[in-house]
Amino acid sequence: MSDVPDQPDQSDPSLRLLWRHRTGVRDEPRTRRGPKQKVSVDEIVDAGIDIADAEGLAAVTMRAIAQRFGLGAMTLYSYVPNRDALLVLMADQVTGRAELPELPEDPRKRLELVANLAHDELRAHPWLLEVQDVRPWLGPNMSDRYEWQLQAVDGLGLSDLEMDQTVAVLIGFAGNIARSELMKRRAEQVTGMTESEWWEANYDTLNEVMADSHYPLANRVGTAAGETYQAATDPARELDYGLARIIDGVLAHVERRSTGAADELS
Amino acid sequence: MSDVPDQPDQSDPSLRLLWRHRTGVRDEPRTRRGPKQKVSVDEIVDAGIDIADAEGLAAVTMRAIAQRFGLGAMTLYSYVPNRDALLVLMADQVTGRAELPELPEDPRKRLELVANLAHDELRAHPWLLEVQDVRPWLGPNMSDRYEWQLQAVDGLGLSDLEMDQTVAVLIGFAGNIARSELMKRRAEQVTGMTESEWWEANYDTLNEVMADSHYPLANRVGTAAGETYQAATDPARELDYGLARIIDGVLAHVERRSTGAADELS
DNA sequence: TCCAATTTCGTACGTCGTACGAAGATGTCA
DNA sequence: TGACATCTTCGTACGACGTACGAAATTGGA
Repeated sequence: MSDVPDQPDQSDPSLRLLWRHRTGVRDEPRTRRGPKQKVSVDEIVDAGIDIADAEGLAAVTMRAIAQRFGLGAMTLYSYVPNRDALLVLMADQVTGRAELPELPEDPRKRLELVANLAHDELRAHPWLLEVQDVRPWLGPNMSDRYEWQLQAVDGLGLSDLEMDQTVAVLIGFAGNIARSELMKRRAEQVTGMTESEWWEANYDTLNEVMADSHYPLANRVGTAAGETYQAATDPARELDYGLARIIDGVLAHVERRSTGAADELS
Repeated sequence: MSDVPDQPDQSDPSLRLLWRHRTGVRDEPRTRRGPKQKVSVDEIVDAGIDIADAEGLAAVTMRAIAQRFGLGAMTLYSYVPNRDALLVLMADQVTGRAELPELPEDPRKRLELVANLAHDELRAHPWLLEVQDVRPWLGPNMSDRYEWQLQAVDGLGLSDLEMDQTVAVLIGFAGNIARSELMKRRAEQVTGMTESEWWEANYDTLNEVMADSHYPLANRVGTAAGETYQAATDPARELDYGLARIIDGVLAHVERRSTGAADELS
């Protein structure tokens, strides 16, 4: 056969789907022959987002979405190559819903804004945490977001690489907080009790079971947590504390470099 | 009947299973009547860990584990209440395999050790990232781990709550790095190409599709990343950078509080 | 010896993503 | 206008999965 007549197109087919709204995507020849499509990709993606918001990502099944439009399940496959691609479309589409506010002057406020925006979004759409993606950043809305995030860390005195890594730390941290909130909510749903109710219900068992293990620090910390808020953890406070420390560290880093004479580059 | 006639035992049944090896769990009456069990809970859990390490968490099915012992799938349910409980047992068991080294004197080294241990573990057993759990910390080995982590942040001048939150930030960050490494590996497996091969294969498509979108910062940063290492991201460097900033922030916080006169408490 | 307690496990149900191919709808061209 | 190529729709089916159910087999204690 022929070695390489021309490349068999290794390119990812869902890229064009992601960018379908941006001009610059060459208009495909308008010769759609068969029946007109009854819905649009956007409607399908929005329906998926609706379901995910309301019932979680596991409820986003091809059958459930199709049913919303009175379609057969297999019909969706003429809009979207498969479920995973649909989830990526959902992630990018929901990312496009948040408007990206003007960035404040104060560096600390800029970084806080980046983290808080991500956190609020993940609180509103926790299923985003479960959409693990091959190349997550490559949709149009995610690209816009990333550019905006870079703007927030631009001009602080970070190197290009450090800018990216700083954004990653902030977003990752916001995601972790959102994840712990999600798990807490899910635990209450599954067990049918609040966190403190669960501790009460399992108090005796825990004591018995841990009888000859000793956790002095964990006990002290757990007691302090239980007294301060009514639960083992309080994600809202974790957000404030951790975010403050991370930003402290970043700002100290750039300041040290600017004042200090000849520091090594990382 | 039961000693306490009232309460229908709200306590979590898998707690006893988790702590089955610690004495203090009252030995159940040794009157096992039926046929002797052919394997042990530990063997089952270890088999699950083996499979998860080798083929990922999705490959840990009841049928697959049972097959390893020549058992029927349903047999496992006399050892373990359900799959989710098994995953928690796996997580705790694998956590017990790592020995917890002596903590160094230097505060920075202590915090680095905590994060690096978590990171190494998650690299070795990436499926731990997917075991999302109701009450994750309550197994014996996870409790030991948590106590050890608290020791690492004890005596730095943090409040009890801050100790817990600091550990959470460190562990969460290590998890995020491990997650990005995992996604990178998976992407290469799924697409069958390395990251740079993927960029090359999609270069034209990306250019076309992004034709009228402008990402000056993302382009600059992406170029810098591509030149420095051969990929869009380098998790190992992210670990060093982010960890340094977080620790900077934490140490600055305690130092500021000790030197500064009357600061407010968070 | 016989019964109660346990383990084993075959079968089956309802779920999922999706492969396959038929049937129908539509546009293009002779 | 008729014929055909192309596209959408979707019913059916396959092979996974977790696990409910209940029968069969095995053991120890009375």
